[in-house]
Amino acid sequence: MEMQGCLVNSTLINFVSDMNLMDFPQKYPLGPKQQVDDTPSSPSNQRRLNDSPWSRDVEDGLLSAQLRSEHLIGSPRFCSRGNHSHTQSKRRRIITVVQRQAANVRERKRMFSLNEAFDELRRKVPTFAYEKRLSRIETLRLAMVYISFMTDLLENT
DNA sequence: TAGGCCATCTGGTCCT
DNA sequence: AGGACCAGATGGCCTA
Repeated sequence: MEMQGCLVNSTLINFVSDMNLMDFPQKYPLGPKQQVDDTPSSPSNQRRLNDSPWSRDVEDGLLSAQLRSEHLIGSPRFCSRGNHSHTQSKRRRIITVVQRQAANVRERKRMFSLNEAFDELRRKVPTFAYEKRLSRIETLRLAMVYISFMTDLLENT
């Protein structure tokens, strides 16, 4: 495992620097390898954490949901997907405001756990020190390339 | 200022 | 029936 670690260390640098994802401006010189800044101090992360449902009063969320629905009901947005007049036979599920709010809370929780998984994946993929943390799509793409790279490495040793 | 990214809301569909 | 999942829409924030 140690030997493999050394091998991985040297090849990882090539791997990471070969990545298209790594075509960042040269204002980020290739210095000591560091993980992407996942600390809450990074601006984007800060915003995310602040906006997360867990740092916000649930009541706030419900209130904003209420406000939004009051404003949005009747907007074209609600017609675009709900335009099923020709398929009226499909029974439509009627939900109460309370049920809708509960569903919103569940959806926020679901998205929160999804983002936790993304954060975990970010910590697993090799990156250099950038000010900018990987986006979700970048994380997925990097992970795919990384897996392919490691697979090749295993097959060729 | 445009474009990228993200959080959130929402309605539809699937599954238990 | 209700929860999970999904995709579309929208608005806010940030960066080049």
